[in-house]
Amino acid sequence: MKSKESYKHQAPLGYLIHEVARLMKRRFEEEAKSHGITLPQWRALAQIAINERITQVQLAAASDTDPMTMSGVLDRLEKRGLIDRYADPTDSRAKLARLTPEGEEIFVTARKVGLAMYEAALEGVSEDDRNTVIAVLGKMRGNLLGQAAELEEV
Amino acid sequence: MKSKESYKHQAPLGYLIHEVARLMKRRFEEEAKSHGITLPQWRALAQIAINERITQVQLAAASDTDPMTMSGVLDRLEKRGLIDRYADPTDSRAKLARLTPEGEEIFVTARKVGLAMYEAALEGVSEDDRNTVIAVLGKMRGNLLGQAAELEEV
DNA sequence: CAGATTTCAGCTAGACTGAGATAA
DNA sequence: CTTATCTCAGTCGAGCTGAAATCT
Repeated sequence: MKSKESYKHQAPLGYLIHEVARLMKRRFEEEAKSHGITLPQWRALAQIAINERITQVQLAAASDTDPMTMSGVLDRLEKRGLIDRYADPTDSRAKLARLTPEGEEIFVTARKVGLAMYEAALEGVSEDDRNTVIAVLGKMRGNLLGQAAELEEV
Repeated sequence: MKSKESYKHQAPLGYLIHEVARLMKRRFEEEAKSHGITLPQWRALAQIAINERITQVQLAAASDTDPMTMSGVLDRLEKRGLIDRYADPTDSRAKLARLTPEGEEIFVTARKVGLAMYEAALEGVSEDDRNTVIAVLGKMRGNLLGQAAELEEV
């Protein structure tokens, strides 16, 4: 608490992060909507595209949700013909998912839109500042994960 | 593409922001759950606490949602006795909301938890770096808002 | 046997749309 | 008359829980 300036920095960082995250989410949702899918569906699509052989349990973990919810998301993606589910040849309990050609097409578009949006959002920000932000957010993530782990140990 | 290291810096900022925002949201949700409320309810509670005379339309805008959704959120808050709705004396169409003593109590707790969480998340981050992050995120918010405005002009 | 994977059934809060009542 | 505020009704995707079937 050295100067009046410090007051301005007490809460706004939390709000800012949420607001920026929300704005980006909004932009993605608008884009997703024009393809007839939702944001969770888009995320699942991206995970499937990146990981060839991924089970629904792993997909759920990657999307920070639970297997039952992911099952519903995949149901809708499959119904729209964007993915294809098939039994894991090495474990017949598990099902794997892969993109259909149409799903692949939407994923490629999504990736372009996403990269363009990040670049536009970062317009006018220097390379050094970007790196600082990445470092700080990485540190914050570590702190938050560490705390979550502590809570579970109790 | 100079080294394998560069791969790590292509997209991560977007992911990082989402992940940090999500982790903070999770922590808040856990806390809110122990009070029997949800995160949107908590946000509405905070807005009501900060703004004495606020209509539901304004509340919806502040929480980045629509009036109908806010109506439902306030229904649940009122049913749990955390807020109190009454007609605006200067406009009998509008309803204003205010905290009950129990609502006030939860708000005070929420505020403490929130500040403690931000401080914990920022542990080990220098004052300079915090300021840089705040500046960059502010810039990003401006960029994103500017783009959204452009889209609406079409 | 225990443990993992998916799905069924049911519930809830939230997001959204359209329409209506009421008042500015 | 037009506009603003709230609410009713209905639909939807999502998150969650408990339970079951199937397989490792």
